[in-house]
Amino acid sequence: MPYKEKEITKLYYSIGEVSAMFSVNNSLIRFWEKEFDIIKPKKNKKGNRMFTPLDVENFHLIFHLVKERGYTLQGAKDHLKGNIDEAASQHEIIKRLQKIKSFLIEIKEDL
Amino acid sequence: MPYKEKEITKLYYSIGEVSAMFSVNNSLIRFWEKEFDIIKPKKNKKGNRMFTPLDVENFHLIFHLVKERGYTLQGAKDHLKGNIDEAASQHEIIKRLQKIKSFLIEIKEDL
DNA sequence: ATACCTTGTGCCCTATAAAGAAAAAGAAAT
DNA sequence: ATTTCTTTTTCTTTATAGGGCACAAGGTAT
Repeated sequence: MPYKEKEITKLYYSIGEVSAMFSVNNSLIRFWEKEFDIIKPKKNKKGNRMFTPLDVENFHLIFHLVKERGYTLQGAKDHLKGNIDEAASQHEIIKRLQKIKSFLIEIKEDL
Repeated sequence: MPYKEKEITKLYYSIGEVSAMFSVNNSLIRFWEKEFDIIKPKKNKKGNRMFTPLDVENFHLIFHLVKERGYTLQGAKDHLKGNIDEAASQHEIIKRLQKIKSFLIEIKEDL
């Protein structure tokens, strides 16, 4: 599993940088870009793709589904559409953390 | 999708009965039988396949993974082995923990 | 006639890589 | 510094390998 988590500091990545991150061919990235709506890099004047960190993260997600979990591309697409559940549960987590946060603030004020 | 849950009462089903249950071709069943260890029908004296209810259940499981959830055959195999799955879901866990971590950092900065 | 068998072949689509052209970036020499 | 040469990177378009089956041929048993 070639991909190593790296800090994302740059604003934009070239296609070559992204393909190197995941040890895949450039053409795979272009193909997935056509297939998946969530990968939509900007293009500069010349037409070169400029991937934001979010694009990279989204590519990573697809990479995970397809290469590690064994979904077909269609299966991955469906899974991504169905992510309303996950989004919802994330929201739950956020709400709970906000409660924790205000609790901690309360403690702080007591000190 | 085509398969309707039916009561499983018989001891054995012929390949024709099974393929009818799922509205698939006989050849698909024979193919999956070669691919997946968990489908292993007995054969009678003549060589005809005799599917136990368990075989049918297992076929149903594979059918679900491949036709409804969009796994590749290999992906379905891995999923059935179970080991890979846990490793894969680590990815989601890590991501959620990273979110939690950044929230906690946020909280810390507020304090 | 029907339902099944095995073995082999062929096919369609998915998923990816290669090929070819153009531009940019380095490196060397003037 | 600027010209020239070479290598790298990107682009788009085209080709190809393999997955996932279906189907046909030739056969057996009911």
